Amino acid sequence: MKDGNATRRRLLDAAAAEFAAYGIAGARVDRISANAKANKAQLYAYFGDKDRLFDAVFQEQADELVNVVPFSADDLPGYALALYDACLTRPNLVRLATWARLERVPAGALVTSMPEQAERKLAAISDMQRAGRIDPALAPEDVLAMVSMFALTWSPASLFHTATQADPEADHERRRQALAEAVRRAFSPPEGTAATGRS
Amino acid sequence: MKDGNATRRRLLDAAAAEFAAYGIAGARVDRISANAKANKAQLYAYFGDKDRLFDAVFQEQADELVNVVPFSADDLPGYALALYDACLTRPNLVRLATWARLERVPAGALVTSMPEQAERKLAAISDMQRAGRIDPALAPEDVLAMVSMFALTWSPASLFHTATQADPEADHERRRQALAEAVRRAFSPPEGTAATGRS
DNA sequence: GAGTAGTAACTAACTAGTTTGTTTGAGGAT
DNA sequence: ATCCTCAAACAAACTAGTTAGTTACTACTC
Repeated sequence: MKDGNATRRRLLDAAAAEFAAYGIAGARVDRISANAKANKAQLYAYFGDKDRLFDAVFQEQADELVNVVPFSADDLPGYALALYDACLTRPNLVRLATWARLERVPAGALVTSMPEQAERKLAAISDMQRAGRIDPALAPEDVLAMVSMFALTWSPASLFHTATQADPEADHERRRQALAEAVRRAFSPPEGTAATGRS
Repeated sequence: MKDGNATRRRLLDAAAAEFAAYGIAGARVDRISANAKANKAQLYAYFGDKDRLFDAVFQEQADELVNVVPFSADDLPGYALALYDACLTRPNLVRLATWARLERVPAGALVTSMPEQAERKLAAISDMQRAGRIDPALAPEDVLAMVSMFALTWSPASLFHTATQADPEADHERRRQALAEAVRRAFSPPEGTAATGRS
């Protein structure tokens, strides 16, 4: 039997690249099918229409986005650094998410399809707060959002400066150091606060 | 004489709203001229084409974006708070900048049209570093980018959670407090570092 | 009456989505 | 091996609606 999944796969990959580059409104169905070396009719058979194709792409990539960098509440600076590097190697992931934000989800939480992962991360932050490693005055959800956003300071979604792999390594090093240090300080418990161990 | 400038003004305003909502590719010239209660031919007479219209809008709004919140290097938390509030009252400013990033400037600095303002801010940060109020280990440009990005954690460009004015005031208060505290800690000089006054 | 503002119809190209007819290759039966 | 079937794949033409950009014409103001 011909491998229908392979065609589907090529279409999804081509669509991911196209949507990342041009967004939903800017993406061209003909370009997608051409780049996938597949037929437009096939695209429509598999995915219904352009919007549902974007949904399929985004759902898959959201998985990717949430999981490329393993979350470690006990090492927020390390997490931020890993995110910085991920933005360099996988810029399209960030671009795709940004298009989704602008064109689909103007307010509220962007990804709601993986509540268990989110819960896990928040719980991990809570744990670290109880262990005296993260400032307990901050809401776990805010910590997560702020750390992540911090790491995106030089991402393709940045409104200031987007870093690329072509940048001098010295720039990357400077940013990584600044990022790690700032994250470490921002979320540590205030000086003089003793860890309570367990209550 | 009929007031051509008024028409130009209405076109710019309608275009700003349209581009903020739909981006460049998604914006519709007909909608813009209709909402401006002006004619499409006028739009083309004034601005040439869709892309140059976007340029005109963005240049004007970039001014706005850079100046809505006065920068205060001696009160970075206050600056961040003001940015948070500005995102709530002027979400379109952020959306417009994000579209520009995605559709126009995929890498590097997003706004380069106001070098003197940028210089001023960086110099102010430098001053505060010399005065021992901001960690001198950080590059001024990184401080500026990180603080600003921090404040955009809940903006319309956030990949996590976009806040709106409709959110409960308690949420806003919680975020403002977290933001101010985190910014204060992140950029303060390390404990035990004495201000050198002037060298 | 001259120049500017405004209008509406128009064009030429593009785009999402569909249809038609054809080809390819795997697997089962003989 | 050979034939048959069937679903996946393909190319290309087609539809119907949309869109950026243009033009020819009218109305207003000085």
